[in-house]
Amino acid sequence: MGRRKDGKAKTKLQGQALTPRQRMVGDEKEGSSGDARKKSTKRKERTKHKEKSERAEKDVKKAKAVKSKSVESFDDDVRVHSAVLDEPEDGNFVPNKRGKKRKRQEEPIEGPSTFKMNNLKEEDEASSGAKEKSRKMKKPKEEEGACPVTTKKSKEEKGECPVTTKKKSKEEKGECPVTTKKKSKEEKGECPVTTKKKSKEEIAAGKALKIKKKEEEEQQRWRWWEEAKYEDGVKWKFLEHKGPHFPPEYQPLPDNVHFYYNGNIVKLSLAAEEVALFYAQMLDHEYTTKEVFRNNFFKDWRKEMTLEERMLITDLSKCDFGELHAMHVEKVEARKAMNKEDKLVIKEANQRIVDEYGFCMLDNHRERIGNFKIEPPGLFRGRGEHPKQGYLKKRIQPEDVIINCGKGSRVPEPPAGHRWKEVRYDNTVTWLASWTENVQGSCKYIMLNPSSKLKGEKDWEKYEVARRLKSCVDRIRLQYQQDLKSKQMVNRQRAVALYFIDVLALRAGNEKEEGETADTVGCCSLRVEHITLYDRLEGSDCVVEFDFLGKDCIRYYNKVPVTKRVFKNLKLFMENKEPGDDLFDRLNTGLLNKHLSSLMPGLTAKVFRTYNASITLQDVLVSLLPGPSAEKLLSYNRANRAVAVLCNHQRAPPKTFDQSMANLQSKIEVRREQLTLAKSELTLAKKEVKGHCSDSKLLALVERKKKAVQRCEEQIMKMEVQATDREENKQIALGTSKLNYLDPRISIAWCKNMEVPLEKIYNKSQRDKFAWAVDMTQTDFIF
DNA sequence: CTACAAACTTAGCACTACCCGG
DNA sequence: CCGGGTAGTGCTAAGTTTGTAG
Repeated sequence: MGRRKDGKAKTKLQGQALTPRQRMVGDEKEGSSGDARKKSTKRKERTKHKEKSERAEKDVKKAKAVKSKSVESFDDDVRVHSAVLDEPEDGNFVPNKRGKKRKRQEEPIEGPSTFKMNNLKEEDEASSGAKEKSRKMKKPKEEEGACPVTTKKSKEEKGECPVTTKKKSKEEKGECPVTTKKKSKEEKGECPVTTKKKSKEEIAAGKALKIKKKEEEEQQRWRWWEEAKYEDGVKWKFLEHKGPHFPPEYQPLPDNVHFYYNGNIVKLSLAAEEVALFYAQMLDHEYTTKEVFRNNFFKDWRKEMTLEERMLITDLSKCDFGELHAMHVEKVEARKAMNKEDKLVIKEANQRIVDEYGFCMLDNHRERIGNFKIEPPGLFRGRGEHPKQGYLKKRIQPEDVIINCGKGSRVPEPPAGHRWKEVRYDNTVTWLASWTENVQGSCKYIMLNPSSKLKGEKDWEKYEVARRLKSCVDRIRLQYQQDLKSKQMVNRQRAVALYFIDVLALRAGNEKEEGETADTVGCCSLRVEHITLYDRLEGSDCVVEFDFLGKDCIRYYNKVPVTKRVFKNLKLFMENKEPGDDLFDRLNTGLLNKHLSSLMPGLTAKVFRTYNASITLQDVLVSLLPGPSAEKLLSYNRANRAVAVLCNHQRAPPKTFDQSMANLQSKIEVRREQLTLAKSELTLAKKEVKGHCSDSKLLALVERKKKAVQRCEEQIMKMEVQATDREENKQIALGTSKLNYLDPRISIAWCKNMEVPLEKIYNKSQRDKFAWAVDMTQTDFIF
């Protein structure tokens, strides 16, 4: 099963039908027919290619201004011509099929001479020059003033952390010292039912309790970042947990709910009935209108049927799930309409499950588990045009589950009457349980919550690697600029790919097995059909237009001016290729990452995203500096948004978006009318005053009218700002970058410097996740 | 090596809990 | 007090990278 991605005969990108969301629904129009898509069979109509250029380019504003990185400065002398850069080995340079990579010749050199903004990092890198394998990052700790520490197990006593000033942080993070009145607002989290009637004492007591709780929590917190790290691959020394929580068994339909086939009631077997219900529950969803989904569902459903059922039920369109669907809807309604007590009962029951299964003991500390529940069965919901959508995701039994825990810990009990597939004691991995999922055959894991040490440490390390990149990024950019002129095709392709990854923050782009997943690409897997070159476009030279579906079938659309050298290389790469051919036919992510790690230990393609995201945040925050307090947050959000745009983090506009936007507009309209009214009243009043000289009453009236006008204007202004803000955010998701790409220390330091309470930026779970950063970050932190 | 599998991060969507203005 | 609207959270799919077998 070659997982090659190969010549993709299919051409997806279609014309203007794009929804604003631009989630391209690949039009299935015949395109995919060819399974014979060896790169060799490239006879695709290249017209598609053409089509693309006509595409309306409304979309995403994506300013994405090409960052003015140093790289731009080179300009070429590209003498190129194909002839020159033939690969020695296979003489011709015509794009060969997914080139088997060849020896990537050595390169690293790079004198120590280069130096960058941050030369203090230099040493770091010099030492790394010795390409020692250890990609592990040693200890970020000393690197920036954070705690060098090494107190081995001294968890509880935060008291003596070597780093000065540390204790301060405690109350700082606890609650916002700055705003006093705001307080209750922020922490709705733990706000108990405050019947405003309560006496002052009670309120005060409640507050005190809250504070105490917080302090306690802080006290409990495992300050793992102050501890020494374990030796190489060891992730933990002790691990004990209760195993995963299983979803409830299937409850058969009540007797009064029927499934009909061809108009007749059919009593289904339990297994078939369960699957039928999965489908019935999705009837309101767009999925069930898709051919692929329906077919896949039907195929898998029939597998669950008894022989007779299978004989009888041969046509999905003759199935009537109406009553099942109605029952489901009713249940949902009922749940919504439940009274407070019942809801509370349910809530408590859930809480008990969390208490029992939601935590584990890891090296003497109680840690939250992320997903302690086994995924319930259902129909597979792949994103985009997923070829497997609708397949049955089977119910997982204990017999499918592997448990991982500490030697000498209490091994979790399997549910009564069951056994685990296996129990192992592997402390070089971080998962507590795993199973193989049947639709794609991949592993699923139960792992810890982001606030845990295991996740936090990794996260911290990630940002430290990105910071190391900062210190040698200039050198690396220089390097790939040079490589653009390389004699070897591979190197040129690698250089261009790297340029994209660096400048546009594209993902690496692994190859994918065809037919197994939706047709999406990243940098290395770009195909000719995904870009269009313009010698001149909209006032810029050498513009590349990108249009492809990336992760999660999110469309990436961007027009970017590139350097001449890159442009010429692209032309070269595209020569004699069909739209469905790989743009970088000699390159893959393995090759690319291998090269990167030789440039800097630990460097991989995705580090560029982290680095560019974080550095962008930092830069934008600086550039947006001051402003009144209310606007600080706005600035932060803008900076955050800039990153989200860079990383192409999109979201579907909320379903209610248009509606609520309209509401807002009409509100504005109302205000406008009020404003005109108020204005005319004002002029009227003024006239009166003129008539009767100075009547104090009239003067007061005028004043009042003035105020009214002013108020209206202010409110209109405010709403309009809100409207544009919302509009701008319509398709942009800020959360992903905040959670995964932005070094929290940048934000925390900013908060401290700006005197903005951290709560304004991070909610509770985010503060927990970034506890390490909250604790160690000083105002002078620089990424 | 290459191909595949395992392990772990990153991703958007659905739902729900809660807030706020009318 | 109600309902619209949104932030928070859970869920799990979809990526990347590393590890390993052949």
